[in-house]
Amino acid sequence: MLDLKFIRENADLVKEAIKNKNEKADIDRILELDEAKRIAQFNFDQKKADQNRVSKEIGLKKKNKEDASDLLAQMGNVAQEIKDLKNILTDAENALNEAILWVPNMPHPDVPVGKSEDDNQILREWGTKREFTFQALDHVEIAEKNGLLDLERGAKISGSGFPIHTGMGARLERALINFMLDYHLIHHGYQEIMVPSMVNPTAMQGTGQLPKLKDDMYRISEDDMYLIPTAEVPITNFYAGEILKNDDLPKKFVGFSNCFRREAGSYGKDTRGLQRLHQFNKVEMVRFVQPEDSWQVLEEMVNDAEDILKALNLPYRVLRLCTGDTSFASAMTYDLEVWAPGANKYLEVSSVSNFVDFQARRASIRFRDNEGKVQFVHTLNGSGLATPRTIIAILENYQNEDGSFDIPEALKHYLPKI
RNA sequence: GGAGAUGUGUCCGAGUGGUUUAAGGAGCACGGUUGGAAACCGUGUAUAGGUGUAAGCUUAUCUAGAGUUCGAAUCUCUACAUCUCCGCCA
Repeated sequence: MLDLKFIRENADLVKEAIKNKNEKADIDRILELDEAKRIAQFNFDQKKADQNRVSKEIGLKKKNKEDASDLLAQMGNVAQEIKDLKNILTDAENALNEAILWVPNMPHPDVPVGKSEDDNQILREWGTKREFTFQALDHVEIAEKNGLLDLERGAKISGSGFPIHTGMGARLERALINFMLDYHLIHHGYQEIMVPSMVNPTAMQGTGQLPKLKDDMYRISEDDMYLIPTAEVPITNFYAGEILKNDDLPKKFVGFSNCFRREAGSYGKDTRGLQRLHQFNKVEMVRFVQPEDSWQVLEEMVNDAEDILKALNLPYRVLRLCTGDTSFASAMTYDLEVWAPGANKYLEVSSVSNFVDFQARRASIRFRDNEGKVQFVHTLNGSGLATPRTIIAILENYQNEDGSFDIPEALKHYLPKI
């Protein structure tokens, strides 16, 4: 979330950011709630200070065996008054806290203003798109010929969007996950972490999924828990509510998890094969850094994600998302899109974002700097990578005329001959 | 799932209703001492809100929430977490 003081002093800037991000938060209402809360706070504080003072006197008199009945009588209604003022204050706080949770992060000035994905900036492209001497198949056809997927039985057991990987398909999925994790550990110096797939509402609020994305997530109502849409949630919340030492930073974690998304509102879009799923696998990088380092680290993380595609020799491009496409909590996001010749389009396989102090404020992740001052950390995360579309790209780019496909050199070690 | 115990600051730990404004210790930081260090001595050592140019004043927070009371770390209730035992189980 944003600093209330910042909102107070820069209301117009914040309003513009909300508009550019296609969000709807009402800043004027927040300013009113803020004002009301401060008045309520003042009233409560004053009455409570009175009470504390007189109570102390009563204590003193009783200790000295003096009569305190006049003071006690004087305090007759104060307790009830304080209770009422406290209720007013609590209501004001709750209203303000609830409202501010809907305010998105400010986009960085370098983020292009734009409405939709059409306004995203293409920054660079890597690799050469393969020229096919035959009709390139799409991944569903290749998977079918090689027995890699059983989407029908997945739909039977769970529903559409819950794929079953069979035989070499399952091995390839597992190999890819291990390859990506190892690559980040060995070449990029991350620390591996394995986290729960279900989290409580506080964690979801900490990273910014709640309240806005409530309908996009699977909720276990009996236990009031959510299935994670990304490992970002449990990993970033690892330090929630803590004050880290300066020496603890920076932290770099990489973890694999299942990801669960209801994809509400996108039914019928990109439904073929593995393009858009309710459950998929993803390797996620998360960093906790000092504020002055976060923009450089963002570039580093994009490179970390790119290295995976380079190692797999898959053509891709890098986009900087425009304001309208940049997510609620992010200040700047780069997307990596891999080339899928069978589908004849680019597919998003990674999203790398700098949240600056937005998540750190929500989740209260702070550190004590060199001067002993407590500051919010900056958090960043990026996919490194999501497996389904990477699998699509591998199958389509490495396919042969007879319908078989080759294994990328980098994965061979992970797929011993059986 | 059942029974019991426990939850205090960075850590250990005292605190069963009122100068607790959380003792004491350790750690850490700074200063003194020293050729340098250890030991020793001194000082400091939470977070958030309100107010103020500032010093300061003030409010909240002893796992969380609710209650009793003029007054709660302390009493009551609920939730959560940890530990022990029993049951079940990969």
